[in-house]
Amino acid sequence: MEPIGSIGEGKNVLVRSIGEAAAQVRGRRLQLRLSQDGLAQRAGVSRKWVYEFEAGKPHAELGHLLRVLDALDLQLDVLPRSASSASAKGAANLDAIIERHRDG
Amino acid sequence: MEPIGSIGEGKNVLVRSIGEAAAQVRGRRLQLRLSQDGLAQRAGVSRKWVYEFEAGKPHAELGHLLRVLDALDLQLDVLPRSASSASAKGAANLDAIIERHRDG
DNA sequence: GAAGATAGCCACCGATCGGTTGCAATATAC
DNA sequence: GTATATTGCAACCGATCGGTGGCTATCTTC
Repeated sequence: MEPIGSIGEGKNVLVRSIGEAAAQVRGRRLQLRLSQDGLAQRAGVSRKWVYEFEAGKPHAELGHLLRVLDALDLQLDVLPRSASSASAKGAANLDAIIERHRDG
Repeated sequence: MEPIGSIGEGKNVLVRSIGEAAAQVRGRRLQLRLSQDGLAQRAGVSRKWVYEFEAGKPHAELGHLLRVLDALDLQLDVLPRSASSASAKGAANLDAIIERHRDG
């Protein structure tokens, strides 16, 4: 019944928006039984940052997020859309489409 | 033998630092034959942001990165560290360690 | 009920982000 | 040679990020 998905099982979780990243951070933090302050100290950011990020503040600095994720033993992946786990047929297709569009 | 990894093949690429994310963005943009300006317009950010991000500016707003990745048909994943493709034994272990630390 | 930990939230304020504008260098095409 | 597209970079400047400190409410524990 998890709305976005729980990290603990080792599944990778798509992050479309900051709110989803925030949910991942909060869920993982609680899972690890860390307080906002504890996480903040681990990550080298302020408690305010953790609180505001989890609260869904629309703007956040990428560097801070990376540090927080690191403190939560999480990592970030960049991958082609519509190529969740298998091959990147979709992305390859898109490339071709765009290229054709540009060339004529 | 790719130092960071090319996106085109459909592989997910770990992003440890902003610089690595920057490399992904730039590589993908060139792959799609987009100019900085074109990408900026697609993503709704300024060309300056694209240029500075690709140049490795240490601070960047997460929301902008998400929009740019979207414009590049890329997505972001959050997943447990040291659990790249298999189960999350490492993360589960960390959980236990932390829990023991806190309880005892 | 007192003490401690946690979380939400506020004001203050320096640092800096990000958009805009402009310009020079380079490459390509005409 | 001229025109166009692209990129790196600078200055200006309003917006806001993020840290610090503090306050309150809640919960647990003794």
